[in-house]
Amino acid sequence: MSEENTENKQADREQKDFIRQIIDRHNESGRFGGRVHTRFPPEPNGYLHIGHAKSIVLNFTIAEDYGGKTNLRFDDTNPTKEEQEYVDSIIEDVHWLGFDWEDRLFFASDYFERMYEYALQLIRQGDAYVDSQSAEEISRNRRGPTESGVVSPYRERSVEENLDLFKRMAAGEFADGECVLRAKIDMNSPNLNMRDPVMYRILHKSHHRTGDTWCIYPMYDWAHGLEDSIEGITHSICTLEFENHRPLYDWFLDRLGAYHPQQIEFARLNLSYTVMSKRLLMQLVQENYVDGWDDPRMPTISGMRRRGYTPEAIRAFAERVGVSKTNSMVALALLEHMLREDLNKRAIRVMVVLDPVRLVIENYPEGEVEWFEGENNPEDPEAGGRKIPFSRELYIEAADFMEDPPKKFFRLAPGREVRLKHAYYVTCTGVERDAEGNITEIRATYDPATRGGWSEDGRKVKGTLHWVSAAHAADVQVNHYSTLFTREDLSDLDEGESFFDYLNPESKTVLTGCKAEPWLAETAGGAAGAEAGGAPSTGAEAGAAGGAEAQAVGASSTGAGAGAAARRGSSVYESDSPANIRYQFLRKGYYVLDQPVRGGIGSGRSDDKGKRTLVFNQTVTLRDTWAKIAKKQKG
RNA sequence: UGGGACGUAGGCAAGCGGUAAGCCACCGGGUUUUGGUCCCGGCAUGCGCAGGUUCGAAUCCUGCCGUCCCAGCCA
Repeated sequence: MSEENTENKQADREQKDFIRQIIDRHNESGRFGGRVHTRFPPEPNGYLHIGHAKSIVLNFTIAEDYGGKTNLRFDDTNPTKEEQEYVDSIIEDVHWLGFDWEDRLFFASDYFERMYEYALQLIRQGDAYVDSQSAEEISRNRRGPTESGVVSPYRERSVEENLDLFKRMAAGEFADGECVLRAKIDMNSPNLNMRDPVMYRILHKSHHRTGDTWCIYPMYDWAHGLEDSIEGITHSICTLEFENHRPLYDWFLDRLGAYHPQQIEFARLNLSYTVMSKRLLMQLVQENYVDGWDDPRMPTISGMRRRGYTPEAIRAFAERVGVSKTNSMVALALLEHMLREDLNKRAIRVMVVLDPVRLVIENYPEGEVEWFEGENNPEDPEAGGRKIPFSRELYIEAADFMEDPPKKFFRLAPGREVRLKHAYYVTCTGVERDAEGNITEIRATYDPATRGGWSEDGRKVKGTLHWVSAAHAADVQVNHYSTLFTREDLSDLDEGESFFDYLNPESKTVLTGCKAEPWLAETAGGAAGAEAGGAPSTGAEAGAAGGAEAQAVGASSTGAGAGAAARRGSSVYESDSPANIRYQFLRKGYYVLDQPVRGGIGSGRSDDKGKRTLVFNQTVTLRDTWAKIAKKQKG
């Protein structure tokens, strides 16, 4: 390690989060012999979301920082809620985020036998008993915060009777709810969790891994510390609501005389305009408010992946928000900032006209086509370039033209000159209208001396527009998204209000008939075709749009530029697929080819002639200063 | 009215008795063939409130106030 690095480490020391400071203290005292071993312990009862990502990043990076290890462990102690589908998705998501647990994939259910033995030990020690009260009685007798609890009439059963009863519970001699195993702690504790918590309940339900081997299942408080202990975890990091459970965590391990990790609690992530509760996300999916767990509007890892988020952006975000014990809500804007920061470096720039209007260059020869070179990424010269066809009839963005422009609008308007990116300066000469007076096309002339998009006479233009040659354009579908909810803070709803009162009816907008430069259809179409497996070759599409010439040139430049870019664009954590290329639609935003879990990449939607249309998802918009100015001018 | 925790800028968050880091947002300006990126500057006489200790307090003490969590055979 260089001296500079050492100094940086020293400097960083001051900035460490409170968890790392605790670990430092442990390392100084030698409590865990300098060892650091964390775990990420999801319950497989739903898909992972951005809040889990914070925890995943925390646990794995802490281990990395200290040269330790992290286990992936499924806390599958409740067969009524857990399913294999969720374990599969969780494994995929943690991997996608870029973390590796090597051979340390564990399941709480693998420890059921040992937990059972430990329970026997507690019973023998007189620290646990079988309670035959009903669930309702147990709950009632626990009483509330202001009064002490009432002890169970079964609390003083003999060790022998408890042993017998518990074994018969496990043997299936009782029906669900007939009795439970409880820890004998303190019915007068001000901490309700210590009032003889339930350790085992009877559940005659098949488990996704252990099948029908067990009909008693351990409760969280009993199981979790044992799982950590068995795996030799040093720091068991969890969220704030478990703070009240720590005395229990400690009590069990102390009574058992078992290896004892340190539980540490931190504040979970809350994000503005979104909701993180599994219950609600589940409801959104099941009641079809969204198109599944991987709907690009969902805060799930799979949804964000489909939306075009990169693992790097999510990880950078998780590290940037910090770790503390303060309940807080992070601005969505910060997530989007980290996203743009990453995407700006890697996205391939292409021109796509989302809301097209025809632009006719009156003095440009009919039938002539010029091919301009476009850089794929100004942030990365190695990304190469591509050829873009230019002709007499183009499409430009409808919003880039105004007949009666306000102040500070420096795009196209009658008599105004602007630059067409990579091509020429053009001056607007007028518009054509239909019978209703709607503009059907914009007319302009170009200056042949500005070839390439700049002028030797030093003349400046204020606006630069993106465009697509009409004859070469490929039709694509583009999905725009905004927040699922219209309310910033969903945690402070008033009595009688529901999350659904704040569902955003405009969270998804489908744009059809968008016009893309042929190169995009060529590369993305190829990716979609390849990934979809057996889908019709996209060559036909490109050919239909741009003709043989476009196809040939597009293909050759693909080999040079896009291939290399694609390799960089896909992170080391992703498959090296061209379908993972992130695009920047110039002046608009970042986009990615739609890749639903089911249905094939690019969605492969067909029109009535059976031609496939590529579908892109908007990941995030570019910062739009003009929109801000325009808004200010209006109001 | 019990217990556990937390209050530093609009949002996060450092700070650990020596005179308020950083990031986002926002506001100015510069560069620019993306109104993007990038660069420069501004943004807490103040740390929930009130007392106290001290030469000196966001940091220590006392008392208030506010917010969150806990009464599942969920995790």
